[in-house]
Amino acid sequence: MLLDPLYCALVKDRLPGVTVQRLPLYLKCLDDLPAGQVQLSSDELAARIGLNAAMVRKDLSYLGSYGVRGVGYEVEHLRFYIRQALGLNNEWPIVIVGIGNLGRALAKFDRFSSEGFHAVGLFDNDLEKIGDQVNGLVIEPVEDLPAAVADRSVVIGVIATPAHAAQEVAELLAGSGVRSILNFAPTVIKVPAGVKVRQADFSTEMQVLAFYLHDRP
Amino acid sequence: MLLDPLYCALVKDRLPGVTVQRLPLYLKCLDDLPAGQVQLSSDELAARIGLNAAMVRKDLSYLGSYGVRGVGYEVEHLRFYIRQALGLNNEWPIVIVGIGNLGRALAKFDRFSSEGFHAVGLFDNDLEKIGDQVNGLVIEPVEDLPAAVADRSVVIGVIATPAHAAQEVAELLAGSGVRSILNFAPTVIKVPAGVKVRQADFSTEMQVLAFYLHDRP
DNA sequence: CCTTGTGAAGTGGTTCACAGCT
DNA sequence: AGCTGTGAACCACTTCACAAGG
Repeated sequence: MLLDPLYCALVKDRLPGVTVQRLPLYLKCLDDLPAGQVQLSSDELAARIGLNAAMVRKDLSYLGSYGVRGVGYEVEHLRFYIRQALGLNNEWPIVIVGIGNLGRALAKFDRFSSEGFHAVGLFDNDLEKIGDQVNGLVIEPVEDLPAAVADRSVVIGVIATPAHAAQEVAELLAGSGVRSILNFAPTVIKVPAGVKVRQADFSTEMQVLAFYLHDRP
Repeated sequence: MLLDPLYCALVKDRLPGVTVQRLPLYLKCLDDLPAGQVQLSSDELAARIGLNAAMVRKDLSYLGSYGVRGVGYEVEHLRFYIRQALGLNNEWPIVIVGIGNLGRALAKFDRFSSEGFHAVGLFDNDLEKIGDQVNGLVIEPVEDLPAAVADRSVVIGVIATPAHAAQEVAELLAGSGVRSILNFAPTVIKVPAGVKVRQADFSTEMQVLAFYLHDRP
Protein backbone atom coordinates (compact mmCIF):
# COMPACT_ATOMS: atom_id res chain seq x y z
CA MET A 1 0.00 0.00 0.00
CA LEU A 2 1.18 3.45 -0.96
CA LEU A 3 2.04 5.52 2.08
CA ASP A 4 4.66 8.01 0.93
CA PRO A 5 3.99 11.06 3.13
CA LEU A 6 4.93 13.60 0.47
CA TYR A 7 2.49 12.03 -1.93
CA CYS A 8 -0.23 11.91 0.74
CA ALA A 9 0.23 15.59 1.48
CA LEU A 10 -0.19 16.43 -2.19
CA VAL A 11 -3.37 14.43 -2.45
CA LYS A 12 -4.79 16.05 0.64
CA ASP A 13 -4.08 19.59 -0.50
CA ARG A 14 -5.98 19.00 -3.71
CA LEU A 15 -9.14 17.52 -2.20
CA PRO A 16 -12.08 19.92 -2.63
CA GLY A 17 -14.06 20.57 0.54
CA VAL A 18 -17.21 18.95 -0.81
CA THR A 19 -15.30 15.80 -1.65
CA VAL A 20 -14.04 15.60 1.92
CA GLN A 21 -17.64 15.77 3.10
CA ARG A 22 -18.66 12.93 0.81
CA LEU A 23 -15.83 10.54 1.62
CA PRO A 24 -17.45 9.50 4.93
CA LEU A 25 -20.61 8.61 3.01
CA TYR A 26 -18.70 6.43 0.57
CA LEU A 27 -17.07 4.73 3.52
CA LYS A 28 -20.42 4.00 5.15
CA CYS A 29 -21.68 2.53 1.87
CA LEU A 30 -18.69 0.22 1.71
CA ASP A 31 -19.48 -0.91 5.25
CA ASP A 32 -23.05 -1.70 4.27
CA LEU A 33 -22.12 -3.82 1.27
CA PRO A 34 -23.15 -7.49 1.46
CA ALA A 35 -20.32 -9.50 3.03
CA GLY A 36 -18.30 -11.08 0.24
CA GLN A 37 -18.81 -8.31 -2.32
CA VAL A 38 -15.32 -7.68 -3.53
CA GLN A 39 -15.75 -4.98 -6.11
CA LEU A 40 -18.23 -2.29 -7.05
CA SER A 41 -18.74 0.28 -9.80
CA SER A 42 -19.09 4.03 -9.55
CA ASP A 43 -22.67 3.56 -10.76
CA GLU A 44 -23.51 1.27 -7.89
CA LEU A 45 -21.95 3.57 -5.31
CA ALA A 46 -23.64 6.63 -6.83
CA ALA A 47 -27.04 4.96 -6.78
CA ARG A 48 -26.72 4.13 -3.08
CA ILE A 49 -26.05 7.74 -2.18
CA GLY A 50 -28.22 9.33 -4.82
CA LEU A 51 -25.42 11.00 -6.77
CA ASN A 52 -24.20 11.16 -10.35
CA ALA A 53 -21.66 8.42 -11.16
CA ALA A 54 -19.27 10.91 -12.74
CA MET A 55 -19.07 12.75 -9.46
CA VAL A 56 -18.19 9.61 -7.58
CA ARG A 57 -15.45 8.84 -10.08
CA LYS A 58 -14.06 12.36 -9.87
CA ASP A 59 -14.07 12.26 -6.08
CA LEU A 60 -12.30 8.93 -6.00
CA SER A 61 -9.83 10.00 -8.67
CA TYR A 62 -8.56 12.70 -6.29
CA LEU A 63 -7.32 9.87 -4.07
CA GLY A 64 -5.40 8.37 -7.00
CA SER A 65 -6.42 6.05 -9.77
CA TYR A 66 -7.41 2.95 -7.92
CA GLY A 67 -10.21 1.69 -10.15
CA VAL A 68 -9.93 -0.84 -12.93
CA ARG A 69 -11.48 0.13 -16.26
CA GLY A 70 -14.23 -2.19 -17.35
CA VAL A 71 -14.44 -3.65 -13.85
CA GLY A 72 -14.82 -1.13 -11.05
CA TYR A 73 -13.19 -0.56 -7.66
CA GLU A 74 -11.87 -3.17 -5.30
CA VAL A 75 -13.80 -2.70 -2.07
CA GLU A 76 -10.99 -3.27 0.42
CA HIS A 77 -8.52 -1.06 -1.46
CA LEU A 78 -11.03 1.71 -1.71
CA ARG A 79 -11.85 1.51 1.99
CA PHE A 80 -8.16 1.73 2.80
CA TYR A 81 -7.49 4.76 0.62
CA ILE A 82 -10.55 6.65 1.83
CA ARG A 83 -9.60 5.99 5.44
CA GLN A 84 -6.08 7.04 4.59
CA ALA A 85 -7.22 10.31 3.04
CA LEU A 86 -9.48 11.14 5.99
CA GLY A 87 -6.80 10.23 8.50
CA LEU A 88 -8.81 7.43 10.09
CA ASN A 89 -5.78 5.16 10.19
CA ASN A 90 -4.41 7.48 12.89
CA GLU A 91 -5.52 7.66 16.52
CA TRP A 92 -7.40 10.83 17.57
CA PRO A 93 -7.94 11.46 21.29
CA ILE A 94 -11.10 13.50 21.91
CA VAL A 95 -12.96 15.01 24.86
CA ILE A 96 -16.69 15.50 25.33
CA VAL A 97 -17.94 18.44 27.37
CA GLY A 98 -21.48 18.35 28.75
CA ILE A 99 -22.62 14.90 29.79
CA GLY A 100 -26.41 15.12 29.54
CA ASN A 101 -28.42 12.69 27.46
CA LEU A 102 -26.63 13.74 24.30
CA GLY A 103 -23.13 13.67 25.76
CA ARG A 104 -23.85 10.24 27.19
CA ALA A 105 -25.04 8.97 23.81
CA LEU A 106 -21.86 10.26 22.20
CA ALA A 107 -19.65 8.78 24.91
CA LYS A 108 -21.22 5.38 24.44
CA PHE A 109 -21.03 5.45 20.67
CA ASP A 110 -18.70 2.57 20.00
CA ARG A 111 -18.25 2.80 16.26
CA PHE A 112 -15.72 5.32 17.31
CA SER A 113 -12.78 3.15 18.07
CA SER A 114 -12.78 1.54 14.63
CA GLU A 115 -12.57 5.00 13.14
CA GLY A 116 -9.61 6.16 15.18
CA PHE A 117 -11.55 8.35 17.60
CA HIS A 118 -11.11 7.61 21.24
CA ALA A 119 -12.78 9.52 24.09
CA VAL A 120 -10.14 10.24 26.72
CA GLY A 121 -12.11 12.70 28.83
CA LEU A 122 -15.69 13.54 29.80
CA PHE A 123 -16.39 16.85 31.47
CA ASP A 124 -19.32 18.54 33.15
CA ASN A 125 -19.86 21.25 35.73
CA ASP A 126 -22.70 19.52 37.56
CA LEU A 127 -21.39 18.26 40.92
CA GLU A 128 -24.03 15.53 40.89
CA LYS A 129 -22.51 14.01 37.76
CA ILE A 130 -18.82 14.42 38.49
CA GLY A 131 -17.33 11.09 39.50
CA ASP A 132 -19.97 9.04 37.64
CA GLN A 133 -18.70 6.56 35.10
CA VAL A 134 -19.82 6.38 31.47
CA ASN A 135 -18.39 3.70 29.25
CA GLY A 136 -15.42 3.24 31.60
CA LEU A 137 -14.55 6.94 31.87
CA VAL A 138 -15.05 9.06 34.98
CA ILE A 139 -16.80 12.42 34.51
CA GLU A 140 -14.42 15.22 35.53
CA PRO A 141 -14.99 18.88 36.46
CA VAL A 142 -14.57 21.40 33.62
CA GLU A 143 -11.82 23.13 35.59
CA ASP A 144 -9.59 20.15 34.86
CA LEU A 145 -10.15 20.36 31.11
CA PRO A 146 -7.10 22.44 30.10
CA ALA A 147 -4.70 20.16 31.93
CA ALA A 148 -6.36 17.07 30.48
CA VAL A 149 -6.19 18.40 26.92
CA ALA A 150 -2.48 18.99 27.27
CA ASP A 151 -1.66 15.75 29.11
CA ARG A 152 -3.71 13.52 26.85
CA SER A 153 -2.83 15.20 23.53
CA VAL A 154 -6.46 15.94 22.73
CA VAL A 155 -7.08 17.42 19.28
CA ILE A 156 -10.87 17.32 18.96
CA GLY A 157 -13.37 18.73 21.43
CA VAL A 158 -17.07 17.95 21.35
CA ILE A 159 -19.47 20.47 22.87
CA ALA A 160 -22.71 18.89 24.10
CA THR A 161 -23.67 21.54 26.64
CA PRO A 162 -26.73 23.79 26.65
CA ALA A 163 -26.46 26.79 24.32
CA HIS A 164 -25.61 29.31 27.02
CA ALA A 165 -22.43 27.47 28.02
CA ALA A 166 -21.13 26.75 24.52
CA GLN A 167 -19.12 29.91 23.88
CA GLU A 168 -17.29 29.64 27.18
CA VAL A 169 -16.48 25.98 26.60
CA ALA A 170 -15.32 26.74 23.05
CA GLU A 171 -12.88 29.33 24.35
CA LEU A 172 -11.66 26.93 27.01
CA LEU A 173 -11.09 24.23 24.40
CA ALA A 174 -9.39 26.55 21.91
CA GLY A 175 -7.27 28.08 24.67
CA SER A 176 -6.15 24.62 25.76
CA GLY A 177 -4.86 23.79 22.29
CA VAL A 178 -7.73 21.90 20.74
CA ARG A 179 -7.73 22.47 16.96
CA SER A 180 -11.16 21.12 15.98
CA ILE A 181 -14.53 21.51 17.61
CA LEU A 182 -17.77 19.71 16.94
CA ASN A 183 -20.55 21.88 18.34
CA PHE A 184 -23.90 20.29 19.17
CA ALA A 185 -25.16 23.33 21.05
CA PRO A 186 -27.75 25.37 19.14
CA THR A 187 -25.69 28.53 19.03
CA VAL A 188 -22.99 29.99 16.81
CA ILE A 189 -19.61 29.93 18.50
CA LYS A 190 -16.69 32.20 17.69
CA VAL A 191 -13.17 30.74 17.82
CA PRO A 192 -9.68 31.99 17.00
CA ALA A 193 -8.44 31.55 13.42
CA GLY A 194 -6.88 28.13 12.98
CA VAL A 195 -9.56 26.31 14.94
CA LYS A 196 -12.01 24.41 12.78
CA VAL A 197 -15.64 24.27 13.94
CA ARG A 198 -18.46 22.13 12.67
CA GLN A 199 -22.00 22.93 13.68
CA ALA A 200 -23.95 19.73 14.32
CA ASP A 201 -27.08 20.83 16.06
CA PHE A 202 -30.55 19.47 15.72
CA SER A 203 -32.32 22.77 15.25
CA THR A 204 -30.20 23.91 12.28
CA GLU A 205 -30.92 20.68 10.45
CA MET A 206 -34.62 20.76 11.25
CA GLN A 207 -34.89 24.31 9.98
CA VAL A 208 -33.31 23.40 6.68
CA LEU A 209 -35.78 20.54 6.30
CA ALA A 210 -38.67 22.84 7.16
CA PHE A 211 -37.70 25.13 4.31
CA TYR A 212 -38.10 22.35 1.78
CA LEU A 213 -41.48 21.39 3.20
CA HIS A 214 -43.61 24.44 2.95
CA ASP A 215 -45.66 25.43 -0.09
CA ARG A 216 -44.11 22.87 -2.39
CA PRO A 217 -46.15 21.14 -5.09
CA MET B 1 -45.70 42.50 7.31
CA LEU B 2 -45.67 41.24 3.75
CA LEU B 3 -47.27 37.83 3.49
CA ASP B 4 -48.56 37.58 -0.08
CA PRO B 5 -48.28 33.84 -0.82
CA LEU B 6 -47.44 34.31 -4.49
CA TYR B 7 -44.60 36.59 -3.55
CA CYS B 8 -43.40 34.18 -0.88
CA ALA B 9 -43.34 31.31 -3.37
CA LEU B 10 -41.22 33.39 -5.73
CA VAL B 11 -38.75 34.23 -3.02
CA LYS B 12 -38.49 30.61 -1.95
CA ASP B 13 -37.89 29.31 -5.44
CA ARG B 14 -34.98 31.66 -5.89
CA LEU B 15 -33.17 30.88 -2.64
CA PRO B 16 -29.89 29.05 -3.35
CA GLY B 17 -29.39 25.89 -1.30
CA VAL B 18 -26.37 27.29 0.51
CA THR B 19 -28.34 30.33 1.56
CA VAL B 20 -31.00 28.09 3.07
CA GLN B 21 -28.31 26.39 5.10
CA ARG B 22 -27.01 29.71 6.39
CA LEU B 23 -30.36 31.24 7.37
CA PRO B 24 -30.55 29.17 10.57
CA LEU B 25 -27.14 30.50 11.59
CA TYR B 26 -28.22 34.10 11.05
CA LEU B 27 -31.26 33.38 13.16
CA LYS B 28 -29.17 31.99 16.01
CA CYS B 29 -26.96 35.06 15.88
CA LEU B 30 -30.00 37.30 16.22
CA ASP B 31 -31.06 35.29 19.25
CA ASP B 32 -27.65 35.77 20.83
CA LEU B 33 -27.62 39.55 20.39
CA PRO B 34 -27.53 41.58 23.61
CA ALA B 35 -31.11 42.31 24.70
CA GLY B 36 -32.04 45.78 23.52
CA GLN B 37 -29.92 45.77 20.35
CA VAL B 38 -32.36 46.96 17.75
CA GLN B 39 -30.31 46.99 14.58
CA LEU B 40 -27.17 45.43 13.19
CA SER B 41 -25.03 45.69 10.08
CA SER B 42 -24.04 43.01 7.61
CA ASP B 43 -20.47 43.46 8.84
CA GLU B 44 -21.43 42.66 12.40
CA LEU B 45 -23.43 39.60 11.42
CA ALA B 46 -20.68 38.39 9.09
CA ALA B 47 -18.05 38.72 11.80
CA ARG B 48 -20.07 36.61 14.23
CA ILE B 49 -20.32 33.75 11.78
CA GLY B 50 -16.97 34.19 10.13
CA LEU B 51 -18.24 35.12 6.69
CA ASN B 52 -17.76 37.88 4.16
CA ALA B 53 -20.20 40.78 4.64
CA ALA B 54 -21.10 40.83 0.93
CA MET B 55 -22.31 37.27 1.25
CA VAL B 56 -24.53 38.11 4.18
CA ARG B 57 -26.04 40.99 2.24
CA LYS B 58 -26.62 38.86 -0.81
CA ASP B 59 -28.26 36.12 1.27
CA LEU B 60 -30.54 38.59 2.99
CA SER B 61 -31.36 40.34 -0.25
CA TYR B 62 -32.94 37.11 -1.51
CA LEU B 63 -35.57 37.60 1.18
CA GLY B 64 -36.31 41.08 -0.08
CA SER B 65 -34.71 44.42 0.59
CA TYR B 66 -35.27 44.87 4.26
CA GLY B 67 -32.11 46.73 5.20
CA VAL B 68 -31.72 50.47 5.46
CA ARG B 69 -28.77 51.99 3.62
CA GLY B 70 -26.40 53.80 5.87
CA VAL B 71 -27.93 52.10 8.93
CA GLY B 72 -28.24 48.32 8.76
CA TYR B 73 -31.00 45.82 9.44
CA GLU B 74 -33.70 46.02 12.05
CA VAL B 75 -33.29 42.95 14.22
CA GLU B 76 -36.94 42.06 14.76
CA HIS B 77 -37.85 42.53 11.10
CA LEU B 78 -34.95 40.40 10.01
CA ARG B 79 -35.88 37.64 12.46
CA PHE B 80 -39.42 37.66 11.16
CA TYR B 81 -38.45 37.43 7.49
CA ILE B 82 -35.89 34.69 8.05
CA ARG B 83 -38.42 32.67 10.04
CA GLN B 84 -40.92 33.33 7.31
CA ALA B 85 -38.57 32.10 4.58
CA LEU B 86 -37.70 28.95 6.52
CA GLY B 87 -41.30 28.25 7.36
CA LEU B 88 -40.80 28.49 11.11
CA ASN B 89 -43.97 30.50 11.52
CA ASN B 90 -45.86 27.31 10.66
CA GLU B 91 -46.40 24.32 12.92
CA TRP B 92 -44.54 21.11 11.97
CA PRO B 93 -45.56 17.87 13.70
CA ILE B 94 -42.64 15.44 13.91
CA VAL B 95 -41.96 11.91 15.17
CA ILE B 96 -38.79 10.49 16.67
CA VAL B 97 -37.95 6.83 16.15
CA GLY B 98 -35.47 5.14 18.48
CA ILE B 99 -35.64 6.40 22.05
CA GLY B 100 -32.16 5.68 23.38
CA ASN B 101 -30.02 8.37 24.95
CA LEU B 102 -29.97 10.35 21.73
CA GLY B 103 -33.70 10.05 21.03
CA ARG B 104 -34.40 11.07 24.60
CA ALA B 105 -32.16 14.14 24.27
CA LEU B 106 -33.98 15.13 21.08
CA ALA B 107 -37.39 14.56 22.64
CA LYS B 108 -36.51 16.82 25.55
CA PHE B 109 -35.03 19.55 23.42
CA ASP B 110 -37.36 22.41 24.15
CA ARG B 111 -36.08 25.07 21.80
CA PHE B 112 -38.28 23.17 19.44
CA SER B 113 -41.63 24.64 20.15
CA SER B 114 -40.48 28.19 19.51
CA GLU B 115 -39.31 27.08 16.09
CA GLY B 116 -42.55 25.45 15.07
CA PHE B 117 -41.45 21.85 15.59
CA HIS B 118 -43.57 19.77 17.85
CA ALA B 119 -42.93 16.11 18.68
CA VAL B 120 -46.23 14.25 18.41
CA GLY B 121 -44.90 10.71 18.58
CA LEU B 122 -42.00 8.72 20.05
CA PHE B 123 -41.42 5.18 18.80
CA ASP B 124 -39.23 2.25 19.75
CA ASN B 125 -39.31 -1.51 19.35
CA ASP B 126 -37.98 -2.30 22.81
CA LEU B 127 -40.84 -3.67 24.94
CA GLU B 128 -39.08 -2.40 28.06
CA LYS B 129 -39.38 1.18 26.85
CA ILE B 130 -42.85 1.14 25.35
CA GLY B 131 -45.27 2.89 27.66
CA ASP B 132 -42.59 5.02 29.33
CA GLN B 133 -43.11 8.76 29.24
CA VAL B 134 -40.61 11.31 27.94
CA ASN B 135 -41.47 14.97 28.09
CA GLY B 136 -45.16 14.16 28.38
CA LEU B 137 -45.27 11.73 25.44
CA VAL B 138 -45.73 7.97 25.76
CA ILE B 139 -43.31 5.76 23.83
CA GLU B 140 -45.26 3.70 21.29
CA PRO B 141 -44.39 0.52 19.36
CA VAL B 142 -43.01 1.03 15.84
CA GLU B 143 -45.93 -0.98 14.42
CA ASP B 144 -48.18 1.95 15.25
CA LEU B 145 -46.02 4.44 13.36
CA PRO B 146 -47.82 4.46 9.98
CA ALA B 147 -51.21 5.09 11.57
CA ALA B 148 -49.76 7.82 13.78
CA VAL B 149 -48.10 9.60 10.85
CA ALA B 150 -51.40 9.72 8.99
CA ASP B 151 -53.56 10.64 11.98
CA ARG B 152 -51.27 13.34 13.30
CA SER B 153 -50.25 14.86 9.93
CA VAL B 154 -46.56 14.20 10.55
CA VAL B 155 -44.22 15.64 7.92
CA ILE B 156 -40.77 15.16 9.45
CA GLY B 157 -39.34 11.91 10.83
CA VAL B 158 -36.21 11.73 12.95
CA ILE B 159 -34.25 8.47 12.95
CA ALA B 160 -32.27 7.93 16.15
CA THR B 161 -31.99 4.16 15.98
CA PRO B 162 -28.84 2.05 15.68
CA ALA B 163 -27.46 1.85 12.13
CA HIS B 164 -28.85 -1.60 11.37
CA ALA B 165 -32.45 -0.46 11.86
CA ALA B 166 -32.23 2.83 9.97
CA GLN B 167 -33.05 1.66 6.45
CA GLU B 168 -36.14 -0.20 7.60
CA VAL B 169 -37.35 2.79 9.61
CA ALA B 170 -36.68 5.11 6.68
CA GLU B 171 -38.85 2.99 4.43
CA LEU B 172 -41.57 2.85 7.06
CA LEU B 173 -41.50 6.63 7.39
CA ALA B 174 -41.44 7.29 3.65
CA GLY B 175 -44.17 4.72 3.07
CA SER B 176 -46.34 6.40 5.67
CA GLY B 177 -46.14 9.73 3.89
CA VAL B 178 -43.33 11.53 5.70
CA ARG B 179 -41.60 13.91 3.28
CA SER B 180 -38.44 14.81 5.24
CA ILE B 181 -36.10 12.67 7.28
CA LEU B 182 -33.33 13.65 9.64
CA ASN B 183 -31.06 10.64 10.00
CA PHE B 184 -28.80 10.38 13.05
CA ALA B 185 -27.89 6.76 12.38
CA PRO B 186 -24.37 6.30 11.01
CA THR B 187 -25.47 4.73 7.76
CA VAL B 188 -26.59 5.96 4.35
CA ILE B 189 -30.30 5.46 3.83
CA LYS B 190 -32.06 5.19 0.48
CA VAL B 191 -35.49 6.77 0.07
CA PRO B 192 -37.95 7.28 -2.79
CA ALA B 193 -37.56 10.43 -4.89
CA GLY B 194 -39.43 13.32 -3.32
CA VAL B 195 -38.33 12.51 0.22
CA LYS B 196 -35.62 14.83 1.53
CA VAL B 197 -32.97 13.32 3.81
CA ARG B 198 -30.37 15.05 5.91
CA GLN B 199 -27.55 13.07 7.40
CA ALA B 200 -26.76 14.27 10.91
CA ASP B 201 -24.56 11.64 12.40
CA PHE B 202 -21.65 12.04 14.71
CA SER B 203 -19.22 9.87 12.82
CA THR B 204 -19.56 11.73 9.51
CA GLU B 205 -18.81 15.02 11.22
CA MET B 206 -15.88 13.64 13.17
CA GLN B 207 -14.37 12.18 10.02
CA VAL B 208 -14.53 15.51 8.25
CA LEU B 209 -12.78 17.15 11.21
CA ALA B 210 -10.14 14.43 11.22
CA PHE B 211 -9.29 15.25 7.62
CA TYR B 212 -8.43 18.82 8.49
CA LEU B 213 -6.27 17.71 11.40
CA HIS B 214 -3.65 15.46 9.97
CA ASP B 215 -0.36 16.59 8.48
CA ARG B 216 -1.25 20.27 8.49
CA PRO B 217 1.36 22.96 9.07
C1' DC C 1 -17.90 -4.51 -24.25
C1' DC C 2 -17.73 -2.32 -19.99
C1' DT C 3 -16.25 1.00 -16.70
C1' DT C 4 -12.73 4.22 -15.32
C1' DG C 5 -10.42 8.77 -15.64
C1' DT C 6 -10.60 13.38 -17.27
C1' DG C 7 -10.63 17.61 -20.28
C1' DA C 8 -14.20 20.80 -21.44
C1' DA C 9 -18.61 22.82 -20.87
C1' DG C 10 -22.07 24.17 -17.80
C1' DT C 11 -23.94 25.56 -13.39
C1' DG C 12 -23.92 27.65 -9.06
C1' DG C 13 -21.73 30.29 -5.32
C1' DT C 14 -18.57 33.94 -3.66
C1' DT C 15 -16.25 38.15 -3.79
C1' DC C 16 -15.43 42.68 -5.66
C1' DA C 17 -16.49 47.20 -6.34
C1' DC C 18 -19.41 50.77 -6.69
C1' DA C 19 -23.92 53.01 -7.56
C1' DG C 20 -27.89 54.23 -4.83
C1' DC C 21 -30.22 55.69 -0.52
C1' DT C 22 -30.70 57.58 4.03
C1' DA D 1 -20.51 59.69 5.68
C1' DG D 2 -22.07 55.06 6.04
C1' DC D 3 -24.13 50.80 4.76
C1' DT D 4 -27.13 48.35 1.66
C1' DG D 5 -28.15 46.12 -2.82
C1' DT D 6 -26.35 44.29 -6.93
C1' DG D 7 -24.15 43.67 -11.67
C1' DA D 8 -19.89 41.72 -13.12
C1' DA D 9 -15.80 39.02 -12.46
C1' DC D 10 -14.09 35.27 -10.36
C1' DC D 11 -13.76 30.76 -8.55
C1' DA D 12 -15.52 26.07 -7.29
C1' DC D 13 -18.25 22.24 -8.12
C1' DT D 14 -20.98 19.23 -11.24
C1' DT D 15 -22.11 17.11 -15.34
C1' DC D 16 -21.15 15.74 -19.99
C1' DA D 17 -19.00 13.13 -23.24
C1' DC D 18 -15.50 10.50 -24.79
C1' DA D 19 -10.75 8.62 -25.06
C1' DA D 20 -8.09 5.06 -22.71
C1' DG D 21 -7.61 0.57 -21.09
C1' DG D 22 -8.62 -3.89 -18.98
